[in-house]
Amino acid sequence: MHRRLLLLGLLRQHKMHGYQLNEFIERDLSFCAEVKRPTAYYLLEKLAEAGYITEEEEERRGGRPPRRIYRITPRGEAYFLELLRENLRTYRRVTFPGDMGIAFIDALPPHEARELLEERYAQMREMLERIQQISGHAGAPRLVIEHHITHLKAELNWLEEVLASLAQEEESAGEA
Amino acid sequence: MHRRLLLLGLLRQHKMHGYQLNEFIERDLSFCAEVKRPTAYYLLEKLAEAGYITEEEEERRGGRPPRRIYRITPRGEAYFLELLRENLRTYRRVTFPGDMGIAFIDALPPHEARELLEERYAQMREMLERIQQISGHAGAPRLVIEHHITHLKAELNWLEEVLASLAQEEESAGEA
DNA sequence: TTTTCCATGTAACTCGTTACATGATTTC
DNA sequence: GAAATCATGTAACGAGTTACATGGAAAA
Repeated sequence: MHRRLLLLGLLRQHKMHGYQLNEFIERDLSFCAEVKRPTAYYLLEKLAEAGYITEEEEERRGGRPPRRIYRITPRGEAYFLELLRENLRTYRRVTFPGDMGIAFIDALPPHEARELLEERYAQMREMLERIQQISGHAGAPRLVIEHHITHLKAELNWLEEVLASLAQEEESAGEA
Repeated sequence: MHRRLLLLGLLRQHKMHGYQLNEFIERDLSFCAEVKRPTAYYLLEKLAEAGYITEEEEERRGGRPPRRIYRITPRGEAYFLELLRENLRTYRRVTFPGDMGIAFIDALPPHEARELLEERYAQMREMLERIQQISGHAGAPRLVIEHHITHLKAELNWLEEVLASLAQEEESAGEA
């Protein structure tokens, strides 16, 4: 449902065609939204069938496929608000696939585990920097960026503690 | 892949049948792992086909279906380590469906948005408390619990800021 | 001249979930 | 006597992704 919410929310701001919509999502929202192109086209079709948006063909010069311009309808606006309320109201639990590795971390010698997690750590830092750079960027909603920054900082903190405890294990193993 | 990692990781510790495996996951790991029963059965079948685990039927008194006891094989052990290394090494980005609502929060009057988010906030607190209570619990891996606690606290902090900024908007709207 | 951009769409597939089905045994 | 427990399995569905297909126009 959050993908529909996204599409409706964007169409509420401007009429757009699918390609445009997808470009915007990829360029400006890829850090927080996952909607692949075929999915977007598919959902637009569904939303149009349901009467939440209208589809208007705009002929293009050259043999190009005509653009299909989508606009939100009053019913779509109502639906958008419904989805929005539902989304704001409910907390959806996150699961971290990366936790499975942590759960079985003892299966590896501490120094190897540390090396591997160090790689993960570097990727997380990179991600944090990339997100911090979006900050000025128009289009990307400020609160969401801040959310991701908060989140990533917490993740980094936690991983640092894990790494520290691994380092300690290594030490005490070295003594023995 | 992280589901396979989980199953192999558990079978590495004890031989088990599917029902037992599923019970353990639901009871002790539901806070961090999502594997539904049919999925578990399905994956066990696949892992057995691939030779990573062996299947042994144990007849049961009464008309009950025989238990299928699974044990990890040496190849399975190697595969487990492969998956484990891969899992530890790579950071997988998280997306929050709840961010979509935040992105369009201005579509609602601040007081309504605040009320809705207040509900979300309550659910998050509940979740945090539930996880803090697992802490003593055997079976659930300590680091993963701590991860979730860290995560949830960061989420709560961030939401508190959002709520505060909404409260401010309400105030300045009240003045006008 | 080759690559990239525009703009759509479809088909096949993966992964996972829900819902349904079975059947004896123990517990309330 | 009804309900929960044990223990499996299958079928249908849903959501989303990847990969494939088209075809001219503009840019390199």
